[in-house]
Amino acid sequence: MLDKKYNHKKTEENKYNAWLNKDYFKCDEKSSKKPFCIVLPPPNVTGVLHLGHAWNVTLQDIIIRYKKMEGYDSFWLPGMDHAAIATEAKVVKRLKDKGIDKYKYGREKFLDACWDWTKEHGDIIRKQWAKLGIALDYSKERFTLDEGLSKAVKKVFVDYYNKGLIYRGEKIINWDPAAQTALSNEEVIYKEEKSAFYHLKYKLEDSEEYLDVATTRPETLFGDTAVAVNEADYRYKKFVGKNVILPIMNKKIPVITDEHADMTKGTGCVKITPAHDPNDFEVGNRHNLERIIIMNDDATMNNNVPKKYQKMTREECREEVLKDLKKENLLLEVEPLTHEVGHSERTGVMIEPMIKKQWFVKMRPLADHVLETQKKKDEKVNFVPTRYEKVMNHWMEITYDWCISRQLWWGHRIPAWYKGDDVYVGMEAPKGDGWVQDEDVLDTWFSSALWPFATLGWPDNTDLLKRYYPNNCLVTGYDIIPFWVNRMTFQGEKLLGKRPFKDCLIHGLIRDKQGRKFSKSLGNGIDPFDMVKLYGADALRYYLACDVAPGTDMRFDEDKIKSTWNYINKIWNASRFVLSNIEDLKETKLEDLKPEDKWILTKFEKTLHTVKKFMDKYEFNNAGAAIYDFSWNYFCDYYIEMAKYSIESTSTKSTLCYVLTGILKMLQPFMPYVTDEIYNMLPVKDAEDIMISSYPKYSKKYIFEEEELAVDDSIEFIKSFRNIKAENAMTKDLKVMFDTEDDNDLIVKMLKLDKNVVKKPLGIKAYKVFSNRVTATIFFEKVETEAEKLAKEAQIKVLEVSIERREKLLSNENYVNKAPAKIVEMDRQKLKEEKAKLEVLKAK
RNA sequence: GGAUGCUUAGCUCAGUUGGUUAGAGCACUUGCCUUACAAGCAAGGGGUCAUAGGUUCGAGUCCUAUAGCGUCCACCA
Repeated sequence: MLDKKYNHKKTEENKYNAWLNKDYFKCDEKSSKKPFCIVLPPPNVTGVLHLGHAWNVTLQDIIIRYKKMEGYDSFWLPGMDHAAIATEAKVVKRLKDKGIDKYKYGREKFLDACWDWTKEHGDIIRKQWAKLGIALDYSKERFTLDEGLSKAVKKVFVDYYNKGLIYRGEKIINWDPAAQTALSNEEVIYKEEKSAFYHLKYKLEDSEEYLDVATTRPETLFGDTAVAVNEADYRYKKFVGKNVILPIMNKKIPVITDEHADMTKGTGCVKITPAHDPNDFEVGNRHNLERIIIMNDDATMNNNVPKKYQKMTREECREEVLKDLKKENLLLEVEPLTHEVGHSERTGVMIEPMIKKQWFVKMRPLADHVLETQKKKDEKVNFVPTRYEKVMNHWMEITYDWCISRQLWWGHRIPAWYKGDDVYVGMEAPKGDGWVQDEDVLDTWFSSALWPFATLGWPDNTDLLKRYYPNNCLVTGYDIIPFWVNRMTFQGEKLLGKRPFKDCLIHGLIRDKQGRKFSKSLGNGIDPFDMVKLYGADALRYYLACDVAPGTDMRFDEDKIKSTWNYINKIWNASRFVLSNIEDLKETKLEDLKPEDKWILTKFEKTLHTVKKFMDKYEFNNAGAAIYDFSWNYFCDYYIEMAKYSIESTSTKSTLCYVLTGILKMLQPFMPYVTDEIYNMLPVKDAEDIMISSYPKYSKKYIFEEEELAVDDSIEFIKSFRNIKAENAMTKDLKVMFDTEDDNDLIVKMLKLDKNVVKKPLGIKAYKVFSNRVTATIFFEKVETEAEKLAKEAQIKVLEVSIERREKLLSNENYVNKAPAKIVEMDRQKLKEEKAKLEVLKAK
């Protein structure tokens, strides 16, 4: 006998290992089943899994488990990401806490420390996956820095280099002075900052006149090599071609015209610092201006600035420069300003645009290819919801060359060797002496962009690759579409000629109940594994999968997990009832089924149909709601109650077992633990365990329209009856008279009526109860109160309004002619019913 | 500046191609220890679907405008 109360700890204990031991999660590469493959977005080995991960993997697990039951060879490939910069930052900090400096430690030992870190966190993450019960094929687990991925990365780099799709160039890039590495545009996040527009006085050479140059970064003036105005700007026409004196430096720089200078912005004159501003860099290129780098790699001022400013930080230098300008009366105005300033996604420090020699991927041809493919119905990546397609397309339209080199140690080392001015790019080091390998590694996203195929063996044409590429589905949050989805797409399409995955299911972010992002500083973080402890993985999973529609953000609400636990407890207890009554289950013929059996079977089939439709569209919220509604409101609240009156009947037992099995199977992808537990107690099973059993198949054989209507009607009657009883606070000694020809067994039983006492007793008042098919009169000894009278009048009023509305509608020729016949007929029917009800109400 | 999404019950959210009187969970009210479940059962209350127009026989759903909130991208001397 099952416990009276569901115990998630007991149920979830030991199951995962049992599944693993039975190899349930392994793909079946040799089978004739249709493959269905998902590669897991590899979590960073930087830390532990959070709620967002739990949500992400739950969605995937539901798909994998559903497809497996549907007869597919489900394959879910796990793995982790070395997360170059993020992990390196963690390891640097760990060493620093031990008093060890990365550079003194040396590359080799540092990498060992990174591998130690990876192993540690990898183990934690695997334990967390296990707690969530997800069906990962660990025999195929990969790492973005393993041997196979390294080979793939090198191959791409070498091939692209040879095709001119990868090049090395000196460009202005986003420099992270804390991590001391270059970053891609995607790794820069803009934050609003309170700052000021400083108006500086750039005096004209040999003149009392001056230009008012507005800047937000006065400390970069040491790198100025020109002042630009717009060609059309009449205000400054006379200054063009002349020189101004750069403050503090007392150096002559030219006044030039350039399209970059916007007459409507600031004063219309802009100082040009080619080495420290992306726009100025372009201006510098157009005018052949000198590039003066004024900062060291840690963003302190270097030897190109006057001695007193050297070694100051950018911030200190700004203060000092302003002070000095003020002294010399060169600071005209300080205009407060709030603007967006770029910061490093990882270290949080302000980005310094710097000129550096870096490696780039030439994006235009790759992106154009994707834009072409996205126009083809059978070749495109299908986003769910479809609106996210625009996010990718837009990125493909505007993206520019991807800076892929990082001045880090943890990552794929760039396969380029230098000897003097010679460059060699290849899979292996070149022969001969004197070649030195590039010190840098690649952006972590360079390797993860190859994830959907490199994990399957690419560049080798393996059986695994042939069978599982393109992947069927990818599940990820909208926040990493630019970083990852887009890059997998252009790489997959370029390197393999096919989209990396057919569908791309996008989910949102999880926020706290107030709608704020989870963050350390707010201290509003939720550990998903605390939720697992409290309510079980099944409850957490169902909640995460069913709370919101695809693609939207979720506000975390523990109460909802609690209520999911209640639902599981409900299923548990319903199962308890069923299991304790079906020990002597016998086969039942279709013709032996009672109306209520046919009714619940019909409801079940219709639910199944709906659920499958939603599952196929990845609308788990709708699928979950449909199962919930059916299992609780139809199966538990009505069928089980009805079954109690015929529990010895063979058809009741069979139906109970059949429907419960169906519910468990529909729930299995959401709640693998509890469904497994109950399934294994069933007297009849079609498989050893529920996760390898087959999904119920929709069958018209079990659709009984007439019985469905009849029992629905009886339920309506029962509800009205109970309503009147409750409203009138009626208790026992209630006498009921049916005005109907046929005795309705179900109603008599469910309402616990005495069929034999139908004679009118001493009652003073009579109430009519009705459904469409049954009318009865309740007699009871109680005077109608004023409130009750009003309630009845209100009810009559509602009916009258509705009847009037419908009559008007039906007399509208436009409506009758244009609306579908089915709808019109429904209105006619409804009108008839309402009129009958009104008559009954008025008569009593 | 460009794009995109949201606004539905006290709270968190559903609402398919327009089609019965707009739903769920939680919360609330009333009555129940009915032998699966009191973390439950039964019966209720609660919404002019952000605002203003428009299309239509019919609009939460389609169109236009407005307001508020959010996100992404770009730019920001």
